[in-house]
Amino acid sequence: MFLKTTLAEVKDYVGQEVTIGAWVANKRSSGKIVFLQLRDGTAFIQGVVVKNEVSDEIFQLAKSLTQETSIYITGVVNVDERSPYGYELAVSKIEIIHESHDYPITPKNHGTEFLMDHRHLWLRSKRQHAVMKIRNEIIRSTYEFFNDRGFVKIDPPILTNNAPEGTTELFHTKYFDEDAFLSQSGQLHLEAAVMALGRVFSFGPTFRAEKSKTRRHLIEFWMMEPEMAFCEFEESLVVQEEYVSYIVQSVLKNCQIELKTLGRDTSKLEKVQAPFPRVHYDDAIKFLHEQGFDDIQWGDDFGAPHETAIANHHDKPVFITHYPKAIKPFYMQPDPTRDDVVLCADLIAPEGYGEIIGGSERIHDYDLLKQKLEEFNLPLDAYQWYLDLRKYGSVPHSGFGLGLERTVAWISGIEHVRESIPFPRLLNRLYP
RNA sequence: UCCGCAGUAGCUCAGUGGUAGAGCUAUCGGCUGUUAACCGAUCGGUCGCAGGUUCGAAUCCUGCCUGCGGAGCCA
Repeated sequence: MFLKTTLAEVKDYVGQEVTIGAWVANKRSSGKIVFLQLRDGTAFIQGVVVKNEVSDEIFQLAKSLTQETSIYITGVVNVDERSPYGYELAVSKIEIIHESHDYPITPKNHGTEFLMDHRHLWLRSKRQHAVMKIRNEIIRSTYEFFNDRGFVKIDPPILTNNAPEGTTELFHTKYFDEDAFLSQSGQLHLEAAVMALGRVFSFGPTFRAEKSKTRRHLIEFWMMEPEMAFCEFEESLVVQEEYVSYIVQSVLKNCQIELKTLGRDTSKLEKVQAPFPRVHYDDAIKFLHEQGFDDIQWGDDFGAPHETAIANHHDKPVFITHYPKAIKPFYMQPDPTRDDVVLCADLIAPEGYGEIIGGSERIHDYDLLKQKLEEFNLPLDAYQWYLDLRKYGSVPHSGFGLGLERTVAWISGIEHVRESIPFPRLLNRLYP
């Protein structure tokens, strides 16, 4: 045996006696029967203690158990259709490991502020447990998807001396006598790695010191960033739609219980199959004008209401492509057919969850990239290594970044990204 | 940074000028299939902080602090 039996495994032990380490999530009792809502991290299953089937001592102990007390519990596994999980434990023995008193998160309502202050305990709840399992399935299926397709996982540095997006605010720190910044994207270093390994992806934390305070923003969030050599813009879009379809279908396949716990409408997720619609920026502006938006014109970036209006018109994620070059970063390849837009696309999730992917073909011409760096007033010496990549056998290459927490929030159907990461860093929250 | 809302028991909230309230939690008792179980009792308060108006302020006024929702920015 590798480890002790878990609640998730009881279905393999029907009719047999098992001993399981668990916590008492909740308890209901009447004079002669006690229902223990048990959790052990793998599943939530009910234990039933019947007065005339156990010793007086065990029955009194069961009645006195408090919320979150840890126990070893022994009993026979039964199939029972009255139980929400299909199985329950006919308890014969209980051994207390550690008694819990005054657990702050009671079975009734709590406000977000209180729950966030107790995030270290809130994670134990059924709903948060389900979200973390879905997050894990998205990460697991991401590794599977890219490994199966010959991508090499590469870890770009977190401490950097440059600013890929240029405009957004960075976390500043000291690097001995130099200035350093926490990474807000691994992209530039991935472009170097892709010239060594052909197809690469990274998965790591990124940091944005923005004063953003919405349900879609975190200060510290995790990003999946694939980068592909000899890959043009349209080919990258195919990878993106195949990838997003893959993780959604993986969650549907492997997280049925969790999706049910969260009350997710899975019929909407079932429709998420490649290909996804592509909307040219020009047509997106035209569409918004038809919908009555008079607060946006060609050349503006979309706000949240605009993205939502476009997303709601489709039942799959939708690409918005070919944005004006003036509102996009310096490294994006211009459209060869017209000079005012670049070969980029944002993928907007359905149901108002906003942008989950931003990607583009990268400039691979040395002179053009140098000219762009100058136009954006970026220091050439700090970007010398990046320019080098266009000096020694430059090739067309494309990549994108998927925001993990927005993806988790969308697939889970939860309101706010703060519940999609174990310990969210928000504008006013660094604790716990 | 801007706009809007809120802060009263451990938690969720009611109380809009005259004795500080309810439900939940906890504790005790009751109940043999509960699903946020239910029923009865007990415990529980610097009404965010500072100042002001008033015979009297949780309530009205001023300032501050904290949080929430949204915007901008972005994934």
